[in-house]
Amino acid sequence: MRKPCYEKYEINKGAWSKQEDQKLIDYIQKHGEGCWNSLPHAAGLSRCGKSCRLRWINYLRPDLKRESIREDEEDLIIRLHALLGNRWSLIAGRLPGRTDNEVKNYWNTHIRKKLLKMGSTLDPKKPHHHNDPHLRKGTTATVPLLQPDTSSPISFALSSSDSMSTGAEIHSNKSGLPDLNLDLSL
DNA sequence: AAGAGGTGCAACCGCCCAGGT
DNA sequence: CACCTGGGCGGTTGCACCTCT
Repeated sequence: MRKPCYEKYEINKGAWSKQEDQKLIDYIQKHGEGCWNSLPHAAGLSRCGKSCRLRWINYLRPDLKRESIREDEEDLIIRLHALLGNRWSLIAGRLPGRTDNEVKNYWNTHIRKKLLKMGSTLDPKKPHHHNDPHLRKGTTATVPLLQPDTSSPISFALSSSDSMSTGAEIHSNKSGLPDLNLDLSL
Protein backbone atom coordinates (compact mmCIF):
# COMPACT_ATOMS: atom_id res chain seq x y z
CA MET A 1 0.00 0.00 0.00
CA ARG A 2 1.39 3.36 -1.00
CA LYS A 3 1.62 6.07 1.58
CA PRO A 4 -0.40 9.18 0.91
CA CYS A 5 1.76 11.95 -0.38
CA TYR A 6 1.26 14.05 2.72
CA GLU A 7 2.90 11.37 4.81
CA LYS A 8 6.02 11.41 2.66
CA TYR A 9 6.88 15.06 2.99
CA GLU A 10 6.05 18.12 5.06
CA ILE A 11 2.81 18.83 3.30
CA ASN A 12 0.28 21.58 3.88
CA LYS A 13 -3.34 20.53 3.90
CA GLY A 14 -6.60 22.44 3.86
CA ALA A 15 -7.49 25.68 2.22
CA TRP A 16 -4.99 27.36 -0.08
CA SER A 17 -3.61 30.76 0.81
CA LYS A 18 -3.37 33.60 -1.69
CA GLN A 19 0.41 33.29 -1.66
CA GLU A 20 0.20 29.59 -2.53
CA ASP A 21 -2.26 30.32 -5.33
CA GLN A 22 0.04 32.99 -6.72
CA LYS A 23 3.07 30.69 -6.61
CA LEU A 24 1.16 28.02 -8.48
CA ILE A 25 -0.16 30.45 -11.08
CA ASP A 26 3.26 31.98 -11.59
CA TYR A 27 4.91 28.61 -12.00
CA ILE A 28 2.37 27.26 -14.47
CA GLN A 29 2.39 30.46 -16.50
CA LYS A 30 6.15 30.18 -16.80
CA HIS A 31 6.55 26.43 -17.27
CA GLY A 32 3.14 25.12 -18.18
CA GLU A 33 1.39 22.08 -16.73
CA GLY A 34 4.18 19.56 -16.55
CA CYS A 35 4.95 16.87 -14.03
CA TRP A 36 2.56 17.47 -11.15
CA ASN A 37 4.61 15.39 -8.78
CA SER A 38 7.71 17.53 -9.08
CA LEU A 39 5.83 20.79 -9.50
CA PRO A 40 5.31 21.60 -5.80
CA HIS A 41 9.04 21.40 -5.08
CA ALA A 42 9.94 23.32 -8.21
CA ALA A 43 7.34 25.98 -7.45
CA GLY A 44 8.30 26.20 -3.79
CA LEU A 45 5.00 24.86 -2.51
CA SER A 46 4.52 22.58 0.49
CA ARG A 47 1.72 20.70 -1.20
CA CYS A 48 1.44 17.36 -2.91
CA GLY A 49 1.22 17.27 -6.67
CA LYS A 50 -2.33 16.05 -6.68
CA SER A 51 -3.40 18.94 -4.54
CA CYS A 52 -1.71 21.39 -6.93
CA ARG A 53 -3.35 19.79 -9.93
CA LEU A 54 -6.76 19.92 -8.29
CA ARG A 55 -6.34 23.51 -7.25
CA TRP A 56 -5.28 24.54 -10.73
CA ILE A 57 -7.94 22.60 -12.59
CA ASN A 58 -10.84 23.40 -10.31
CA TYR A 59 -10.10 26.94 -9.28
CA LEU A 60 -7.14 28.74 -10.81
CA ARG A 61 -7.36 27.92 -14.52
CA PRO A 62 -7.93 31.18 -16.40
CA ASP A 63 -10.64 29.76 -18.67
CA LEU A 64 -12.95 28.84 -15.82
CA LYS A 65 -16.36 30.43 -15.55
CA ARG A 66 -16.95 31.68 -12.06
CA GLU A 67 -20.65 32.41 -12.40
CA SER A 68 -23.28 29.92 -11.32
CA ILE A 69 -24.52 27.23 -13.66
CA ARG A 70 -27.22 28.38 -16.08
CA GLU A 71 -30.48 26.62 -16.77
CA ASP A 72 -29.38 25.36 -20.17
CA GLU A 73 -26.18 24.03 -18.69
CA GLU A 74 -28.16 22.28 -15.98
CA ASP A 75 -30.39 20.64 -18.59
CA LEU A 76 -27.37 19.45 -20.51
CA ILE A 77 -25.85 18.02 -17.33
CA ILE A 78 -29.04 16.08 -16.65
CA ARG A 79 -29.11 14.69 -20.18
CA LEU A 80 -25.47 13.76 -20.17
CA HIS A 81 -25.77 12.19 -16.75
CA ALA A 82 -28.62 10.02 -17.99
CA LEU A 83 -26.31 8.82 -20.76
CA LEU A 84 -22.95 8.68 -19.10
CA GLY A 85 -23.67 8.19 -15.45
CA ASN A 86 -21.30 9.68 -12.92
CA ARG A 87 -18.61 10.37 -15.50
CA TRP A 88 -18.19 13.90 -14.30
CA SER A 89 -15.06 14.63 -16.29
CA LEU A 90 -16.79 13.61 -19.52
CA ILE A 91 -19.82 15.68 -18.66
CA ALA A 92 -17.69 18.66 -17.68
CA GLY A 93 -15.81 18.27 -20.93
CA ARG A 94 -18.97 19.24 -22.80
CA LEU A 95 -19.47 22.35 -20.70
CA PRO A 96 -16.86 24.97 -21.53
CA GLY A 97 -15.39 26.60 -18.46
CA ARG A 98 -16.82 24.03 -16.06
CA THR A 99 -14.91 21.44 -14.08
CA ASP A 100 -15.77 17.91 -13.10
CA ASN A 101 -15.74 18.91 -9.45
CA GLU A 102 -18.12 21.77 -10.12
CA VAL A 103 -20.50 19.59 -12.10
CA LYS A 104 -20.34 16.88 -9.47
CA ASN A 105 -21.03 19.35 -6.68
CA TYR A 106 -23.86 20.91 -8.64
CA TRP A 107 -25.39 17.53 -9.26
CA ASN A 108 -25.15 16.44 -5.66
CA THR A 109 -26.48 19.67 -4.21
CA HIS A 110 -28.99 21.01 -6.72
CA ILE A 111 -30.06 18.51 -9.32
CA ARG A 112 -30.35 15.45 -7.14
CA LYS A 113 -32.65 17.32 -4.82
CA LYS A 114 -34.65 18.61 -7.75
CA LEU A 115 -35.09 15.13 -9.22
CA LEU A 116 -36.10 13.68 -5.89
CA LYS A 117 -38.65 16.44 -5.50
CA MET A 118 -40.01 15.69 -8.98
CA GLY A 119 -40.31 12.09 -7.94
CA SER A 120 -38.22 11.00 -10.86
CA THR A 121 -38.15 7.28 -11.49
CA LEU A 122 -34.48 7.70 -12.15
CA ASP A 123 -32.42 7.00 -9.09
CA PRO A 124 -30.38 10.18 -8.99
CA LYS A 125 -27.61 8.39 -7.18
CA LYS A 126 -27.51 5.37 -9.44
CA PRO A 127 -27.34 6.38 -13.07
CA HIS A 128 -28.09 3.82 -15.75
CA HIS A 129 -24.59 3.28 -16.94
CA HIS A 130 -22.79 3.70 -13.70
CA ASN A 131 -21.17 0.33 -13.95
CA ASP A 132 -21.24 -0.09 -17.67
CA PRO A 133 -17.76 -1.28 -18.58
CA HIS A 134 -18.18 0.28 -22.03
CA LEU A 135 -18.21 3.65 -20.39
CA ARG A 136 -15.08 3.17 -18.36
CA LYS A 137 -11.96 5.24 -18.89
CA GLY A 138 -10.93 5.47 -22.51
CA THR A 139 -14.41 5.97 -23.83
CA THR A 140 -14.63 8.67 -26.46
CA ALA A 141 -17.74 10.73 -26.14
CA THR A 142 -18.70 12.69 -29.20
CA VAL A 143 -21.14 15.21 -27.88
CA PRO A 144 -21.69 18.65 -29.32
CA LEU A 145 -20.29 21.39 -27.14
CA LEU A 146 -22.82 23.55 -25.43
CA GLN A 147 -22.93 26.85 -27.24
CA PRO A 148 -22.01 29.57 -24.78
CA ASP A 149 -24.70 31.81 -26.17
CA THR A 150 -27.48 29.29 -26.12
CA SER A 151 -30.47 31.37 -25.16
CA SER A 152 -33.32 28.92 -25.30
CA PRO A 153 -33.44 26.52 -22.42
CA ILE A 154 -33.37 22.88 -23.38
CA SER A 155 -36.60 21.17 -22.49
CA PHE A 156 -37.04 17.46 -22.26
CA ALA A 157 -39.03 15.10 -20.14
CA LEU A 158 -37.24 13.06 -17.58
CA SER A 159 -38.49 9.53 -17.63
CA SER A 160 -37.37 6.07 -16.90
CA SER A 161 -36.71 5.52 -20.57
CA ASP A 162 -33.29 4.30 -21.49
CA SER A 163 -30.46 6.29 -22.96
CA MET A 164 -31.45 5.59 -26.54
CA SER A 165 -34.46 7.84 -26.19
CA THR A 166 -32.09 10.77 -25.93
CA GLY A 167 -30.53 9.88 -29.24
CA ALA A 168 -27.38 8.14 -28.14
CA GLU A 169 -25.57 5.77 -30.37
CA ILE A 170 -22.69 3.69 -29.23
CA HIS A 171 -20.16 2.62 -31.83
CA SER A 172 -16.98 0.70 -31.40
CA ASN A 173 -13.75 2.40 -32.35
CA LYS A 174 -10.54 0.77 -33.52
CA SER A 175 -9.38 -0.14 -30.09
CA GLY A 176 -12.62 -1.92 -29.35
CA LEU A 177 -13.75 0.80 -27.04
CA PRO A 178 -17.07 2.36 -27.86
CA ASP A 179 -17.51 5.83 -29.27
CA LEU A 180 -20.54 7.62 -28.00
CA ASN A 181 -22.30 9.76 -30.56
CA LEU A 182 -24.86 11.64 -28.64
CA ASP A 183 -27.50 13.55 -30.50
CA LEU A 184 -28.23 16.30 -28.07
CA SER A 185 -29.27 18.85 -30.60
CA LEU A 186 -31.57 21.47 -29.16
C1' DA B 1 -28.97 39.45 18.42
C1' DA B 2 -27.70 34.83 18.89
C1' DG B 3 -27.80 30.01 18.36
C1' DA B 4 -29.20 25.92 15.55
C1' DG B 5 -29.63 23.77 11.48
C1' DG B 6 -29.04 23.67 6.51
C1' DT B 7 -26.43 24.42 2.31
C1' DG B 8 -22.71 24.79 -0.98
C1' DC B 9 -18.20 24.32 -2.32
C1' DA B 10 -13.21 23.44 -1.88
C1' DA B 11 -10.30 19.94 -0.87
C1' DC B 12 -8.93 15.27 0.46
C1' DC B 13 -8.92 10.19 -0.03
C1' DG B 14 -8.53 6.04 -2.25
C1' DC B 15 -8.92 3.50 -6.32
C1' DC B 16 -8.00 2.57 -11.22
C1' DC B 17 -5.43 2.80 -15.39
C1' DA B 18 -1.58 3.64 -18.51
C1' DG B 19 3.08 3.86 -19.34
C1' DG B 20 7.74 2.94 -18.10
C1' DT B 21 11.25 -0.28 -16.48
C1' DC C 1 5.18 -10.35 -17.51
C1' DA C 2 5.22 -8.25 -13.07
C1' DC C 3 5.97 -4.35 -10.61
C1' DC C 4 6.20 0.62 -9.80
C1' DT C 5 4.88 5.33 -10.39
C1' DG C 6 2.24 9.26 -11.80
C1' DG C 7 -1.98 11.08 -13.48
C1' DG C 8 -6.79 11.15 -13.42
C1' DC C 9 -11.28 10.30 -11.60
C1' DG C 10 -15.37 9.64 -8.52
C1' DG C 11 -16.87 9.59 -3.76
C1' DT C 12 -16.83 11.81 0.42
C1' DT C 13 -15.82 15.07 4.04
C1' DG C 14 -15.18 19.43 6.51
C1' DC C 15 -16.04 23.94 7.16
C1' DA C 16 -17.50 28.61 6.08
C1' DC C 17 -21.44 30.91 5.07
C1' DC C 18 -26.44 31.53 4.98
C1' DT C 19 -31.15 31.15 6.65
C1' DC C 20 -34.42 30.35 9.97
C1' DT C 21 -36.35 30.55 14.54
